[in-house]
Formats: sequence, structure tokens, C-alpha cells
Amino acid sequence: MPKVTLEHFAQRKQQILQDCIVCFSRKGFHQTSMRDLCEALNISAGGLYRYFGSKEEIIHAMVEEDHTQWLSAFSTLSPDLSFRDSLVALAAMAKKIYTTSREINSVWLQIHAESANNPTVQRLIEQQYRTFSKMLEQIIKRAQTRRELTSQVSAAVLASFIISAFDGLMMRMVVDSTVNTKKLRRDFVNIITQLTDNKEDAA
Amino acid sequence: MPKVTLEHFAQRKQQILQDCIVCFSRKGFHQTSMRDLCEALNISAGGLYRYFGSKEEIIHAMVEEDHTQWLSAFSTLSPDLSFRDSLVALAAMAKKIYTTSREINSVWLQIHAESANNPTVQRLIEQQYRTFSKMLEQIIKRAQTRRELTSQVSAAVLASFIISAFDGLMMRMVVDSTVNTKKLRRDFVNIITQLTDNKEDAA
DNA sequence: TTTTAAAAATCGAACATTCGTTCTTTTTAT
DNA sequence: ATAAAAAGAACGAATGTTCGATTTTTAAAA
Repeated sequence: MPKVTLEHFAQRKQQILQDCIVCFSRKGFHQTSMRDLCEALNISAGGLYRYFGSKEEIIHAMVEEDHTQWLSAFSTLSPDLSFRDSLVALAAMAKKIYTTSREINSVWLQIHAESANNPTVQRLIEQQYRTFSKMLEQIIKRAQTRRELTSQVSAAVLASFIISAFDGLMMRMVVDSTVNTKKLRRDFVNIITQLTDNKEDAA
Repeated sequence: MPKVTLEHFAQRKQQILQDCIVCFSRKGFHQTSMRDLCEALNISAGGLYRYFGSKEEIIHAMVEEDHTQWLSAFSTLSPDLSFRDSLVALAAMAKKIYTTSREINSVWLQIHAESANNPTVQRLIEQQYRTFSKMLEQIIKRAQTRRELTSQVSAAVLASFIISAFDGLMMRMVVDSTVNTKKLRRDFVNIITQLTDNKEDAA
């Protein structure tokens, strides 16, 4: 009776998931068949199905993976950081999470598009957004009480606005191959800090 | 020999395109089969293929349709408008173009996701973005020379930033069913004008 | 006005593939 | 010896597209 190496199983599953992400980023969910995956991962159909019960399940796992990564990223964010440094840190995390750049970004975008026709995915993304949004709102509020950031705008709206801008940037990175990703990310951080800087009472 | 009613053909084609958009918005490109389309449009396979030579061609037509609509929208924009009024006008256009709200927005998002794995779509979208971006940059530059808008930020970057924010907002509208679309659109216009308002030398 | 024949429009069965998934068999490792 | 892991042939259903048959429309001929 061989030992049940549960950890090994999870590890293998994670590796398979990563490989699937690469495949999906190249051809898209619905254009990538299970056969394609098996071929690319050097695994048989039966083998793959032992780890994921369906194609859907792989998609869900990808969404959850993204969620998990962002949660842990946020948890490392110190409340003492200035608003600007928080943004810089978050940008660095985005860079780390979507490390293979266009590759993973493409899956991210696909997931969002998928959510319109997939209630389960939609629920996951909504939840993720709400968490994310609340956290950023807290950061903004703290910066506002510190008078480091203008109080003219609502923290909630500003949070939505910033998230939207970076979501849009992510999309742009996928869609436009000529865009200078690094520069634009820096530009965005700069423009946000510049525009939201508290110009009044420099106490 | 019957008369070639070219106009009638184009009209029918346009109608079919619109119906396809509705279908795609409900189930997604790749989940909607040609059979599904035929059934929904009350047309036969052969009939549909007379108007569009392939499924791909329908997708391309949708992208071009969007492009055309935005071009004509921009062309109606007077250069004399204030920056804020320009934004308001553009927001109104977005509302008009994506009139059926989530329905069409979903297709818009799908097209963007599709572009990562579809060179033709990618080229079309890149081009669209460049046009759009240049136009907004012009509007910003005019507002800056009028000293109506802060000159601290580069017009090009600000244009990218604003477009990204609204792209992200569009995405949010598709992804999050609980979001208050109208309110958020207004909030975004407000926050942009507020943040970019020229606070110095109120000459 | 009616007839007619050709062209255009539409139809829908049929095609070869490909799809996601299952299941029995074989291999591997304890 | 035993059970987990991997293999891969096989399944029915569904895919995008084609193509000959049928219907509708049109303009000239009777």
C-alpha cells in the first residue's frame, strides 16, 4: 500500500495549472482543446482528468489562483506606507503576479470576458473586486486623514477609479502589442499621486 | 434578370449583424454555434453564409462596427467645448453606442479578449485605440493652452489614463452585476475634472 | 395582364472534424 | 501484492461549413 502523498498531488496539480495557463494564454480557453492541453503538458487525457474534473474546473482554479495571489499580496502591505509607496508596491505586485506579462494578462482578460456568460466565474470575480476595492479604499482614507491626499474626492469613488484605470491598463497591455508596459505603469502611478496630492494647507 | 438591390442587401446584413451581437452577448462567441445563430435569427445556414463567409467575418464586422460608431461620435464633437463638457459628451456617446448596456458591453469585452489570440482583431483594435487616443490628447492640449486644465501632467499620459479608466469601467459594468453604471460614469467624469482642474493662476 | 424564364435568395440535409469526457488497460512505486 | 498514477483508444454529441435542391423575386415576352 503506497503512501498517500497528498502534498505531492497538490504540487503536481499546481504545476499542471500553471502549464494550462500558458496554453490558454496562447490560444484562448475555447480554442484550446483538452487534447491540446494533454499534448502540451505531456500527459494523457485520463491523467489530466485526475487532477481537474472538467475544463470548467480548470477555469475556476485559475480565477481562484489569481484571487489567492492578490490576497496574499495585499496582506504584506504595511499600513504605514505613504499613499504613493502603497501604489508603487501594488504595481510591483501586479508585475510579479502577471510576471510573464502578456501571457498571463491575456488569461486574466479572458476570465473577465468569460464572467459575462458564466455565473460561477462572475461570482468569484465580483467577490474579488469587492475585497480589493475595500482594501484600497482603506489605504486612501488613511492617506486622507494624514492630509497627504486631497479630501475633495470620495475615497470609495477614487478607489473605483484607480482600480478601473489599472484594469484598463492591463487590458491595453493585452490588446496593444506596441505599448510600453513598464513606462505606462510608472506614468499611471505618477499621474495618480500628482493629481491626488493635497495642494491645500501644506501643514 | 432581377435588379441587384445592393442597398437592401447591406441593410439586411446590418440587421443580421445586430442580431448576432445580441446572441454573442448572451452566450459568448465560442459558445454560440452557427446553428444557435441560425435558430435565433430565423435563418438557415446557407442564408447566413451568404451575408458572412465565416464566423470570423462576423467578429470582424462587429469590431469595425464599433470603430465606425466611435469615429462618427468623435466627429460631432465641437473643439469649442470645455474639457468637462467634452468628457460629458463622450460619456453620453458611450451610453448611446452601448445602449443595451451589459449586452453589448459583454461583446465589447469579448472582442478585446479575443484580440490576444486573433491578429486581425488585434490590428483593428490597436488602430482604433490610436485614433481615439490622439483625439482625446488634442482635446486635453487645447484645454491646457486655455489654462483650463493643469499643465503638470503630460497630455498623452493623461489621455491614456482617462481611456484606461473608462475601459476599466466598461469592464466593471460587464463583470459586476451590482454596479451602478450611471452613477459610476458620472462619478468618473466628476473626479477627472476635479483632479485635473487648474488650481494655479486662476487668471 | 398574364406568362415565363432566369437570377437571386433561402433552405436544410450532409460532410468531415473535432470536441469534452469516459473507461478499461497498463505501468509505476511501495 | 496492492493501490495509486498514467495511458490512450473509444464514445456520442456538436462543430463550422458546403452544396444541391427549392422557393421567391424580377423584368422582359406574350
